[in-house]
Amino acid sequence: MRNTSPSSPAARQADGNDRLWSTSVGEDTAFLLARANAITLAAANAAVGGFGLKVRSYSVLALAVSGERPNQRELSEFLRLDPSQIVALIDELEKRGLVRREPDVNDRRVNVVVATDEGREVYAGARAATERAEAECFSALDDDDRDQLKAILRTLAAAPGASVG
Amino acid sequence: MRNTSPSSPAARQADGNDRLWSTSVGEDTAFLLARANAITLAAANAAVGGFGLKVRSYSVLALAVSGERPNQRELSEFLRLDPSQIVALIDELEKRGLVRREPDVNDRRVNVVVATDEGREVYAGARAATERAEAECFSALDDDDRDQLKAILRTLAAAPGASVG
DNA sequence: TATTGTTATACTCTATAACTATA
DNA sequence: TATAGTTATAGAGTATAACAATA
Repeated sequence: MRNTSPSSPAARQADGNDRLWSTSVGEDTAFLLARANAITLAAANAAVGGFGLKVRSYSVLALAVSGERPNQRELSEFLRLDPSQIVALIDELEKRGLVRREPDVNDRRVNVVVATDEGREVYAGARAATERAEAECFSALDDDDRDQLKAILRTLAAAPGASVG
Repeated sequence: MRNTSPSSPAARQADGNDRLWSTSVGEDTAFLLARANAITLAAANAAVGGFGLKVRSYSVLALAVSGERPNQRELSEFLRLDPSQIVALIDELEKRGLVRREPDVNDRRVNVVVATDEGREVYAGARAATERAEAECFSALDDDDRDQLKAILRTLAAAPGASVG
């Protein structure tokens, strides 16, 4: 069934450093999480790079495309990025004509971020690319493991914390 | 038993953005991984910060303490950091007297990194702090889930990829 | 000719505070 | 007085290339 062994051979042979994998660092869940994240992040950045995006700008675009009409404050909280960073990301996307700021009708301080037609097109391509990249990253896992991972991460991700990047 | 539902209520209530959690971004495993990583990384940095360390310098110290006598090239590969960054990390630890560079007897190009007595002491304290922090980060998970997560991450972390940190 | 460690540098990312306009 | 968005800036982190010593 599922691999519950914490030291399956495959897990120690990414590089020639089996010796170091046997240390306390190699047993540390936070270290493994960081490493897995670095790998998937690099793959995702490479995937959306072909569309002139990075993971962060892609995330903003995806939320703009969603139709939920998020404002900048909501984007900041959801992506755990400082409001000033959200400004820069939207500036860039807006300059490329992928999203638009729309003033909120009820509160003139608020900007709602929506996708343009071109933004939707670019997003569709980028989304397909990230899905291919993700499928590759997670190809070592069976469907059951992927569902498990997602469920566990959802629990963890719900905690208060820091930025995504 | 285990929570396999991908949209348990708890997972959507870290902030007030339930609306955005329902989008494709909120369903993306890589996004959840990044978020979980950001949270544990921030907690770990806070934990070792009291010892004048960051996660990266802590990792180098831990490997120096291990007794495996890693050289700089091995540290670079294992931590997936550029050799020049390893230099800076070791410089800092060496200046504080926590580690020592020892020339390899067989190859005079090579430096092996070993911990000093003080390095071992600092490490012991920092390790205890990170373990407390990790326990807190993962407190939402039962033992079974933690083992599962570790096993799955080990499989993922074995893939070729990018940096940690 | 290749490898280890080092230096230098430019670039990106991140964190912070101050400012404006609205409420 | 508080909030949404913006600007500016300094610091940390990252990536790259060139270099000396050694193999």
